[in-house]
Amino acid sequence: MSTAARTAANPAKPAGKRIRRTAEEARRLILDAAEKRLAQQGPEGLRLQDIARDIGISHPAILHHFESREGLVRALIARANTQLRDTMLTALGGGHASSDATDHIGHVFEALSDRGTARLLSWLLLTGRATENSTTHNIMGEIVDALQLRRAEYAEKAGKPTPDKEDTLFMAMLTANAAFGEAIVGRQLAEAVGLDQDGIKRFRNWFAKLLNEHWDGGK
Amino acid sequence: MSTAARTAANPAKPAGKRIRRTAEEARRLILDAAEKRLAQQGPEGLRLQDIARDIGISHPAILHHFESREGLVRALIARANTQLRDTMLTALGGGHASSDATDHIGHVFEALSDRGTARLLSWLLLTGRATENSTTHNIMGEIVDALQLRRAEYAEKAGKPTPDKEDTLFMAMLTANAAFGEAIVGRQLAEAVGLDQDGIKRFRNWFAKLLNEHWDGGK
DNA sequence: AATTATATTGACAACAATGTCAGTACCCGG
DNA sequence: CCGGGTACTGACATTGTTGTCAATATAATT
Repeated sequence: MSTAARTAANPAKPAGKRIRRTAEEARRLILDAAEKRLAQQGPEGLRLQDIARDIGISHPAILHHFESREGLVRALIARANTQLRDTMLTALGGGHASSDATDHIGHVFEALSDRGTARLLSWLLLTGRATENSTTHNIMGEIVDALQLRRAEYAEKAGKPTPDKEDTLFMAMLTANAAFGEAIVGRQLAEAVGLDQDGIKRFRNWFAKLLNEHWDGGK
Repeated sequence: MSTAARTAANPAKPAGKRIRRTAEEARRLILDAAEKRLAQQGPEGLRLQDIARDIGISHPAILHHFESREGLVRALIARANTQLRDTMLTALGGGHASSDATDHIGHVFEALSDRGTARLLSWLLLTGRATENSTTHNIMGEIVDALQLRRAEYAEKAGKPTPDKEDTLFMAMLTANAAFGEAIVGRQLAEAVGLDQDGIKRFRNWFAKLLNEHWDGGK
């Protein structure tokens, strides 16, 4: 059977049942699996065969839906981006006009931690795949605008002068940086200094409070 | 010449000069090249052949010095760790007993940005290669201790009560998180909101000031 | 029921990357 | 000048991964 001359003409397998999904459903399944692998195993765990095995399909099926591995990666990025954007904006815009930053901070951190979004995006940035993708522009811009709006409102009510916009921007940047950092090195750091789950919560609250004080008391 | 039967008995190349380094020198060269590639191209740019080509040697030479690719990676990690540790500690311990956090913050950010150390370590964490390596424990612990010491001193001079140690810890964690975050997403974020190099500097100063105020005014 | 469209598959091709090995050139100490 | 140790190399082996292709099964439509 070494050099058997059956290029492509053998019934061989009468074969059995085959699950057939809608294209959309299949894409979702694949993306979910890829996301999970990425979050758990890191960038090098993103192999078509593995993903395929995880959900019980063959790897060419993935190629069929995403053209190439690169296509899959791009789709992954796109989804993560829009998901993140939605989460953030609803978190910020969501009904409650509380001036308390605590909730916001919590939301931001969780949105990034959730499903390893931050890890995914970090990896994207580390591999330099970010230039093409201009969505970031909008996200960050929108968020800062929303924040500044709230802050201005709040300041007016309290009879204070509208705070500098750059100050608001810096608060947002710090939060973003910290959240990203935490998503990556957080666990390690916490473990290194002997912080448990509850300690991490305390840290987040501490940070929120720090921002809160600055929010009100801003020079 | 398709199936030429010359398994390993052909003079073929009289060959020319060959550079011969000391083992130590060679290792350093290789590590530098690897580091550079990692910082520029990200994790996927770490291919033996590429590194070898960069410094004009053959890839088995790398294998010769590091056993395997994994060996190279481990050496890379180890070096980055000790370098980081040294930089941080000298930065903190360095003569000037200034209570001004600005310098410290600057040092931390720069130590992590420098040569892509943060990117390297991030990648290490993303690929989950961190468990084995317990150096982090010491680094973070030492730093927090040093900080707390300074803070206690400073508080005593000012006649204030010694601040809570967890508070100091949280300041350190925030700084570390922010620095890591900035190293990864910083450039992108800054670009997204239209901050130039000078803006980034302003941001760091702003952050340092925030910490400074907290340092003195601690609840 | 027949037809069409396409999601899915197994086998294979092509390529890239690490790792192995025998041999070669350079340095150093006699 | 000679001999031993070892940094280094070219060619090859091996393995793993993406991508291609023809064939097949399944759902929807007519």
